[in-house]
Amino acid sequence: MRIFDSRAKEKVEFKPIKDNEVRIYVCGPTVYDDAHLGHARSAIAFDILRRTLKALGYRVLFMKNFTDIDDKIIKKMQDSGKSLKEITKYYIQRYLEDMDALGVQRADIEPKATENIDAMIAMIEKLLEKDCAYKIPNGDIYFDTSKDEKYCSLSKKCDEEQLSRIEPNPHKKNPADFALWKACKEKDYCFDAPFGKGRPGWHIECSAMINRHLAYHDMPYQIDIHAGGADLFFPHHENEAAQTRCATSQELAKYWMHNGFVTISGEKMSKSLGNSFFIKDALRVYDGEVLRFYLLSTHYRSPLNFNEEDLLQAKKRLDKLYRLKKRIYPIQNTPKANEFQKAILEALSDDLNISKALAVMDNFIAQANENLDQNPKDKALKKEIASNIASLTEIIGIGGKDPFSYFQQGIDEETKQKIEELIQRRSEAKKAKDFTKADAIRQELLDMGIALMDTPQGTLWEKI
RNA sequence: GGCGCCAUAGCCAAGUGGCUAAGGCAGGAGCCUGCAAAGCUCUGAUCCCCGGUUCGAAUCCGGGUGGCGCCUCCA
Repeated sequence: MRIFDSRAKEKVEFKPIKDNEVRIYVCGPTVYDDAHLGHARSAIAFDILRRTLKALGYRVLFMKNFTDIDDKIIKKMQDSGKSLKEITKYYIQRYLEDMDALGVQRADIEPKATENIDAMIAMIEKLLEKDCAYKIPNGDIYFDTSKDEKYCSLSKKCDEEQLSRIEPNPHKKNPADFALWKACKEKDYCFDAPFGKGRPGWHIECSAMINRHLAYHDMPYQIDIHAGGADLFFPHHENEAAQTRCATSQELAKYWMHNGFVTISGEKMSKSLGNSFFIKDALRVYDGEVLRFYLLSTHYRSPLNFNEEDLLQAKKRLDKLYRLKKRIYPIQNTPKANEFQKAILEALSDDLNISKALAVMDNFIAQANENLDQNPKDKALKKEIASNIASLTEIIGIGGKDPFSYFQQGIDEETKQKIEELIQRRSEAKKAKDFTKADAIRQELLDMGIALMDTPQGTLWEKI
């Protein structure tokens, strides 16, 4: 496995810290609003990383956090009159629903910031003790970046001119210093701590939770891979790395991975630009797996410009997989470590080269269709095809649904019955060689958005 | 202003020093079909521009042009 390490800025050979085990931490969402397509893309990208590593034989421990205490949540709390817990519980639930719909596997560990305040306090105390942090007059506690010799070794983005753009604070010792703890203010949401009532800054949670739930404590690195959106590279990840280094004398992660953005009309999707596209809204129109497939079909580090036409193109490609699955119905099988799986894994082993993997898939589909044309009743062949589809489901998370319902998404029972009836009538007309009538019925269905296909298995239909 | 990324056929998208530049969508031709659909086969680009390095570059270097991102909450 080769991955692009953001710190090295190049592809490097992946070697786990210990044996065959891989520990991965992905920065999860701040739960003050519904998740948008950017969250979806990040989640899917690292879901495939996880699945690939598993398929390659690694034991993977995967952790993704929920930031459930933060300025924006507090603002929402103040504006809505709801409790912090009510708000965060609601959005965590909705996030998980979205991820399920997108076929993103649940993390092994899903810690919440508010349930790990003690770990953060312990780490801050350690930093104070080591003189890597200091308190300013209003009670805030800052991390002293000058105490970390390796500050900026991750992002390499910290020359003085850049740091001069950071909002000046006369109490900070260095421009890049950042808040570990924010002293309690009026109408705030606070926790008790030995160094004063307050709440954690944003960066400390990841370091503290990794240290508690996921880290090796007897190795130079705490975890294997730390991943997240490209916007987190600096300052978030730089700061996390610095804290952990100072508090534990270990490096936080051996490898760092960052995914590219989803853009809309070429611009980054973000709340402040008002161009976010919520996953929930997309799911009202498109099947979750279609959305997943679309978002995963561009390499994870490239920007992906969201576009409905491209999404529909992607759907047509996925349709072909499900049509093949229809042809072998109802035969199923489990994944096999055959040439096909090997080729998929080989593609993904090159920094998740999904395009190459999908090209392997397309070739397989074409070959399988041809073989089925020649040997429509070959059960061993069908078993083999089923096994390959199962590999795709396991590694890429596609093709796992029932192929008939995949093509009938969003059609209610009543309509289904009507369709079946019309198909029946058309069959009778065909039998009577009344092709005019048969074609009229087919046209009627087409006007309803239903395409028919006469196959050896009978007349099948798909929603267009 | 600093740092960084990107530019490949109508569209999406791999490839990053060397046989005929993957794959998908759309288009065209054919096979199949009562006709279709689906499926299968065939079919398209010298890689933003200029200069350089090299026996050889889409691929490396320099300079342009265009687009984007980070440096502020952000996947």
